Amino acid sequence: MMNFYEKMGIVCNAIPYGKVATYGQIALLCGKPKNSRQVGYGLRENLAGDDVPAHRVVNSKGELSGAVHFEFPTLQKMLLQEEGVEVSWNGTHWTVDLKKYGWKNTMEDAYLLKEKFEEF
DNA sequence: GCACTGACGCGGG
DNA sequence: TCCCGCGCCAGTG
Repeated sequence: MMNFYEKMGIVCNAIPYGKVATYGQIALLCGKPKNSRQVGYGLRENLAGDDVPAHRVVNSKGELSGAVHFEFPTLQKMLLQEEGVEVSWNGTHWTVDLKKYGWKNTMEDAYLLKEKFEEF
């Protein structure tokens, strides 16, 4: 049986290039809707692997709340812009437009994730 | 076991 | 719509 953080790694790697997902969304896909905080913890401690695209994870408002945990504060912003995602300053946080860049889960995504989870 | 913490989310005012 | 308070729960000491 896979633990929460292993699933988290798979879910994060499923976020499409140029899109972003929220902590809650990831927690939901891992089967633990209320563990959004653990998603942040997992990414911070690299519990989901060193190669996960952590920069594509933002909070429910589209803010780059994890930016301070990167090598330098604007790294997350830069990585997103590299992928064509618009990042703007709202007065307190760097933010992305979830309407435009939010990951809309498709049935194919859900099916793929389900298969991945069951490989263990 | 207890208290506290926090890359979060939500509902009420 | 913005803000604030509270709920959440794995980790940590």
